[in-house]
Amino acid sequence: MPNPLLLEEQLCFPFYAISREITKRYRPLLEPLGLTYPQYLVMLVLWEQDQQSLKAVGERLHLDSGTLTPLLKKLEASGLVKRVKNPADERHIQITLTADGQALRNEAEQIPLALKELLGVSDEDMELVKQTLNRLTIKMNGTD
Amino acid sequence: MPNPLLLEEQLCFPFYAISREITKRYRPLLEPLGLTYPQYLVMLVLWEQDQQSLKAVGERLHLDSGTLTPLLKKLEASGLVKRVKNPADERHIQITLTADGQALRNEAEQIPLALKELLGVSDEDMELVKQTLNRLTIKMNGTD
DNA sequence: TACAATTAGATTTTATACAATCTATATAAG
DNA sequence: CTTATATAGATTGTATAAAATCTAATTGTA
Repeated sequence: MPNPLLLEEQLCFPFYAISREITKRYRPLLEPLGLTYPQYLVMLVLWEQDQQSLKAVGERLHLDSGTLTPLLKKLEASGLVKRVKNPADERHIQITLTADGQALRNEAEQIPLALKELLGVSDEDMELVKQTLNRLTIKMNGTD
Repeated sequence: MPNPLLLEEQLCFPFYAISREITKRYRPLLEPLGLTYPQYLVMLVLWEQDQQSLKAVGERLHLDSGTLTPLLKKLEASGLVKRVKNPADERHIQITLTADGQALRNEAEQIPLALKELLGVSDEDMELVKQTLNRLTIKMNGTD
């Protein structure tokens, strides 16, 4: 058994490094839209389904209110979303897309393809990685 | 072609989510050592090879001085490393392990196994993921 | 030797992450 | 109806990330 503390032996490190690398490559694509990467993820969730509670968005992205509250306020300040209390249960905040937020979707539509080019990863590799990660996610969630 | 903006279609998201999930699972293991996850990575690099410049550590972890300087100062405040200027070239800072820093290695040695248990991922999956990610990293670096 | 260009770190600024705590609201039990 | 409990967000504090800028030190070159 080789030294278990070697950086290259750690499962963790590639995820950490690649995740930051991907975020970095998104930056120039997202900057013209005025979005950061986590903000883009929130918009993806809202473009799929408008009018969701903060909690619902957080569950989708595995982010808590401490992260989402300031992030959503920034999106609100950018005029992309509105935050309104649900009259039925005032503890819930409904996040809604503004007209600008909805319109931004058209510009965003080119991002996935542009990123794929930037990463230079083939469709087969993309598929392999996706499947491997899904498999891992399922395994990991099983031990929650 | 399905909607390219679906969260589940993005290659990026699993990396982002799993990376944070792994960091979260490290936390209870690293807390007894008084380390955060990025601090642990720095220590791994130094345990492999003591006495490195900030730049060398940064290259290994893909982190720049803006991230490493405060992080190393924290490790220095914890008494695990020393930061001394290289007399040969005063622009270089040598990062050196203290006796405490070296001693901590013994306690850290159990971490990788403990994490593997926590993640509940089989050796085969671990190997598959590692290979897939290495493959992806190589491809991605090719387009730098 | 001057002096422009590099280089290594530090600093500043902006933006996450997330644990811990707080607040307001809603719900359930008696 | 009231109190205990639970829940959704907000807030606070600590710790990364990374771009942009700054400073000090070094190096190449005329």
